[in-house]
Amino acid sequence: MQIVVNGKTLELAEGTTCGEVLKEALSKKQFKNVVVARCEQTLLDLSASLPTGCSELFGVRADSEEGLAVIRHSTSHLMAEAVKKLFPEAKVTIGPSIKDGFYYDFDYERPFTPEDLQAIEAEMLSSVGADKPFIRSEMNIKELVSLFEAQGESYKTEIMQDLGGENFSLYTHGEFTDLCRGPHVERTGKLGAFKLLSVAGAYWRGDEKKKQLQRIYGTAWDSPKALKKYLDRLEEAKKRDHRKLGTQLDIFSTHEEIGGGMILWHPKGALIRAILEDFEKKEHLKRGYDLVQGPLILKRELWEKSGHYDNYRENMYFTEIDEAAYGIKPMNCLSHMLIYKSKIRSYRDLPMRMFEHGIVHRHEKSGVLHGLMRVRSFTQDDAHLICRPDQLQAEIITLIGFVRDIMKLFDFDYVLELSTRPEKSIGSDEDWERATNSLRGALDNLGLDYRVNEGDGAFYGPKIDVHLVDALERGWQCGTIQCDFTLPERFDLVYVGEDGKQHRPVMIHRTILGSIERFLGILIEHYAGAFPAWLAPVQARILTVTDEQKEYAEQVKQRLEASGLRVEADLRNEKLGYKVREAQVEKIPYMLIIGDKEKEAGSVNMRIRQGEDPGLMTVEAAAELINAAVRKPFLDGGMSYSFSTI
RNA sequence: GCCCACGUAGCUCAGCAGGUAGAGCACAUCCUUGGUAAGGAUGAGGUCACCGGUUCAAGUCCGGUCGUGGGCUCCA
Repeated sequence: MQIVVNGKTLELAEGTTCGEVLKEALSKKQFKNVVVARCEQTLLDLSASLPTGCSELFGVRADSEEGLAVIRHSTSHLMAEAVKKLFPEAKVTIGPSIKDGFYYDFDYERPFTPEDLQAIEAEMLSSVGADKPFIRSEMNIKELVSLFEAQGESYKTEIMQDLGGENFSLYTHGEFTDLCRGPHVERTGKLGAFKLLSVAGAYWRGDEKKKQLQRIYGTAWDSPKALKKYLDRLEEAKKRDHRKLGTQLDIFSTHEEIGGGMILWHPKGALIRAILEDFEKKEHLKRGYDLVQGPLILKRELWEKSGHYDNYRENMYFTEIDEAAYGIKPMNCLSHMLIYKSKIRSYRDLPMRMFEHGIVHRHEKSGVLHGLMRVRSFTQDDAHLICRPDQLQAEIITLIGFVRDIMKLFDFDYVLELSTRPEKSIGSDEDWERATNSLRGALDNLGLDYRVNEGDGAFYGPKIDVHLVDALERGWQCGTIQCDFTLPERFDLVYVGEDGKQHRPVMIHRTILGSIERFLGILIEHYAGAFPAWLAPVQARILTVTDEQKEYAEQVKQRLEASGLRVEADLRNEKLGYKVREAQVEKIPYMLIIGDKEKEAGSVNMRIRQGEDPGLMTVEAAAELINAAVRKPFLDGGMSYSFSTI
């Protein structure tokens, strides 16, 4: 038989293994880097014989995404072997590869300790040293069930039953055998660049009603160098953790006596928020939105009518006023709908776009709270668009463009996800189809990449979510665009059509930043605390060399402020080096140094937070240079913005 | 909510076989007037998260509560 590898055509005997083929076709160096083979979309063990009908074979490199996944999966087997050896009563369940590593869930009587992890790691390394081969075999379900039951491995039976089918593959290395689809590296000696990271509880099958298992997380790479690089990256990410920088830069704090998930914004943090919110309000006004505002608490009957009382009660806080029950809002839509309903609306009034920085309270479970990223009281940049059905798609296209402009301003990487109808949902097929097509059509129309999450929509309609990535490469949902057929129905929203009859409008819930809290958390990490000039709470600080320049420094400060900048003057009796260091640690974008020289020349000496120092210049030149930096991101994004109110 | 770990001065952290607390930075006062990442001296700061228990004695052991962190489930 013939096969093409790397552009070379080889003539082969039947039963040749993939490894043998690749060894023949590739250079020694190339082959050393190969972990498994690939024929079309199928990954194959190197020890597997070449499948019939395979016309072209590829070697999968250890440092490729697919190769790393194989290494990680094999390392999880290695770990399971070590755990079974050290803790024979532990039952194995599943152990997949994940981003940057792998985990394996065990059913064991007690949690593993850090000392256990060390012992497991040592045992794994000894297995690597023994260089045991991974051997694939197949058995039918009956044999397998009795095999695993004899070992007390009850979870494997459940897995096979869920998967369905008659025959399953197994992988054995040394004493350890696991049900597994594969493929794996050839030998344990190919592994070794790994580290066990943490232990955590995890529910069997991700179901909180089922038993909690002990999960061990680890990371694994193709080389010690790559492992070190990853561990260094984790260190770096810790440095820009928004919780750490938030304290360091005096942006926000939390207090045990206030309660979990509640943020106190300090002067600098509150100023950043104000700048951000001001920008957003103006941007919305420019794009045809109306600003509206509603109260924080609304009567309980309203929440009953909307369905929130039935579907969202566990997440809500309630209170009582004059013996009437009130609910603290977890969402802003109700006020907006009542504004719509406050008078008769014509088709000419649509679309109506209502925007509010709405403060909402949600009773999130205590275990999920996380710095600014997950809190119980937060501000949404929330809008509700009410439009005619025929306007839906155009509105969505404009909306996605809006999202794109804003993300560009912050220079953010983001992922768009389209979520479709879930099993538990309401509304007609026709409504769902029209709305889903509008969302999909808008994405396609703009030529954007997106992922589809089948069945992950809200119960009232499909949605597009925007996910941002933080310093630790965790994804966070921020913006969301959700279609809703329920609320217009429940609240009987109507408009008078051209025909003089009443029609039902369509409603879109949407946010762009999502929550101001979360977005700022992500921004702090994104910029490592060094906010761009337009957002920096202090844009420039004047540093005097001695007391002699105090008066002149005050004059310079006034002139810069007159040009619209946020300026501080550090007139303290401290050495210049000390003042520079402080300003640098606070990540102030521009430092203006003033000594006798500058005072006499009527100039300033500019130092910038990173990069080359512009040096000596007139006060006016400094003001213009900083103002240009403030405007630049907007011009780059094709926007304009005036800071008149800040 | 569940599993595990943690909670000592504003911040970062020491402390121990159970015998009533320590450093650096920050802060205050004084000396110093010094050109681009920390000048010096002195001082003030803690009912060791909170509540209860064991003990002659608890920051140190045990239980509970609150909070924080890593995960699970959920989510902006």
